[in-house]
Amino acid sequence: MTTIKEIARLSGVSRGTVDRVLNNREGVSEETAARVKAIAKQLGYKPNKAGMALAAQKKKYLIGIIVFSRKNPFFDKVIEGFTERAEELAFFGCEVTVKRVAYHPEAQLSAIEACVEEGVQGLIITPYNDSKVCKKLNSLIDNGIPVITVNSDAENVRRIAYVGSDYYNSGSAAGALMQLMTHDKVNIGIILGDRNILCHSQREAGFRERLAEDGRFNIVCCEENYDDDLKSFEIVSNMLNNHPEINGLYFTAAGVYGGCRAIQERAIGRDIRVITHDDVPTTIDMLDKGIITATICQEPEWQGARSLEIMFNYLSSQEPIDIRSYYYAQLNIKIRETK
Amino acid sequence: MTTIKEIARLSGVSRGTVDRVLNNREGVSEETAARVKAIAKQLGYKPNKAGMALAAQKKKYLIGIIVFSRKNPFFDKVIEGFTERAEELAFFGCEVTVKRVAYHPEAQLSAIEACVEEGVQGLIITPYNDSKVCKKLNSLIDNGIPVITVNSDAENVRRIAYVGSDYYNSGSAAGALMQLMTHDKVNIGIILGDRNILCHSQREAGFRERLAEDGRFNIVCCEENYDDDLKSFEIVSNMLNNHPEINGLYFTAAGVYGGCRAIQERAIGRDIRVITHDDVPTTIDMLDKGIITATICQEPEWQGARSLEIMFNYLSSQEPIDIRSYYYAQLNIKIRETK
DNA sequence: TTGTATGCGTTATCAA
DNA sequence: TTGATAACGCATACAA
Repeated sequence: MTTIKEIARLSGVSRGTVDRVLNNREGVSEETAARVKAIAKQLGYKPNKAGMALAAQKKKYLIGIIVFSRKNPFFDKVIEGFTERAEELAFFGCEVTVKRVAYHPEAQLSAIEACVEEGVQGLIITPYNDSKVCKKLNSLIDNGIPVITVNSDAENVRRIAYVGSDYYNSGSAAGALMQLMTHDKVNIGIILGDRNILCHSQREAGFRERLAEDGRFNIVCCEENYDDDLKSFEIVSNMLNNHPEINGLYFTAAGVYGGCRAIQERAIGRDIRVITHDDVPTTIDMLDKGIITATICQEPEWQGARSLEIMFNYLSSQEPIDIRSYYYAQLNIKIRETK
Repeated sequence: MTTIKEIARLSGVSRGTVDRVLNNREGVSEETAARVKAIAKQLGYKPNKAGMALAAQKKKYLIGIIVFSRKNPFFDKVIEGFTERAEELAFFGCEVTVKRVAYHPEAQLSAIEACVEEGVQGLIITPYNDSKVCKKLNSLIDNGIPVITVNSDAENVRRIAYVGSDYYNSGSAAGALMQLMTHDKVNIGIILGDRNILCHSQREAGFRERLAEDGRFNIVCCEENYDDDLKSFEIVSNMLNNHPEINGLYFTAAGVYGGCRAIQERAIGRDIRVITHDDVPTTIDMLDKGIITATICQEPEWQGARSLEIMFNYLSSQEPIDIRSYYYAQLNIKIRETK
């Protein structure tokens, strides 16, 4: 294994100089730098992570993450992936602070403020789509605190990257699945989360567009449940009562449990294909009970882990690294038998 | 952060002694050991990985993996996951040797022998189900070289763990998917890999059993392709010619590409549901072309990574750790829109 | 512009 | 049975 010491010996300079050259610090003559670089390259020098880690323990990078509260258990998994990766990065000097707040702009604003006061050097957030929040995020960015959006993106925020799923695609996949799992005429009800939330409407668009090409499908109604289970129960109950022809339901977002309870009670004996997203415990339960036909998952643990990884690399790399703007999660379809 | 140095200071002994106590080395008086242990526990001592890594670089653990050859690109992904994890573990002193051999007992036997000669301390293998191979593996185990089976298990081999998918379940999932994606009467053709390979026949059993409960399904034929694309082309061609009523095909194993080529050529205008396993490039291609309806994947990268991780933990842990006997991969369903 | 010295936490070796 | 010390590879403060 090639070490700095080795390179120093071969190029006839000290370890300090080699360090300066390899980490692009200043104060080295061009010729020395060139010689050292050449030798390092020739030997295929790779810095030893253990050594780096050990030396990096004095530094610390504090990274904050803000996602929505426990009322939405999807984020449990995001945080799980995040925390796991945080433990791995801990010995490179990575520290984290996790905030879970209500689905409300004010709550987010104060969480952001709290992160800043704790001194975070980078912020990962599932942003509430609100102009005050966006403005606040941009002001952080102006003050040198980079931002990564996770699971949900924000327009006009100059974040370095978005990590999450491609919502249009996932809606489209839901449509494709509905096609594969039905035959003849299908009458569909859509249960939206919130039309004002970009990702919910993107899923709806993907789903609709996919089915628009197919004459078998007729979308008979579309309602918002605002991610609330009680509201969802009510909406779906009404849908099923008012539209006895419905034999397909698509939930673009949360509130799945409430909706499924309505199906259990109001659709006895009816054969309805139900497609949802994610696999929170209540969804798994309804999959088990045969109420949900299939659910499309989006690697929540990966989203948490990957966003932290990107942020940490960004903060700890000396030279600018290239970062993509979008990191999309894989979509995994689950049915009762593969949950 | 609690360090050995800190514990040494507080318990009034040297770092060397603390190290001896915490790593269960001998040569420490009971009372000293007890005191040190108590203090370490009280402070919640966790060894620092960076420090361990740095000190562990002189040691080395050589771990071998033997899987099947490039003719089966599924194993590319297993090796990918394996290699990636190997890089992470490299700075804990983990070295690996990878062997890819033909689907043949003799080839496996000589690969095992080669590993032993290289001095591996642990072996990970996708075993060919053959008595000579099993005997050989057991003799390694008797000589203190632990074995983990990956992707495919071997009966009567005293391996410490199996990492792979639950084949009966995945066949059953394929059956469930076939149910969801069809209606009315369905006539099925099954393309097996090799009846003598346990996992292929397990998938078949899971699939059959699942559909047996459902009067809609009739399995009209079942042939072996021995994982060969040409043979597979021939079999499927004949199936489609001899059974114009077939409208569902299930591939339990490889040879998917050859079979799909036959579908392309011999089933023009017929509407056939095709369910396969894994997502090798040719399968993705056929998914794209609309020949394959859905494919059930089994986290090959995870299998490679996890098996190495278990083996490394086993080898490097001082005290015996508890290891489960079975580590099952998650099943992920993919359709064209989610590939 | 360059070199030297020191420390990060753990482990191993040698001396007591 | 214990203690002292060196070593792993890297980073950096300080000296030259």
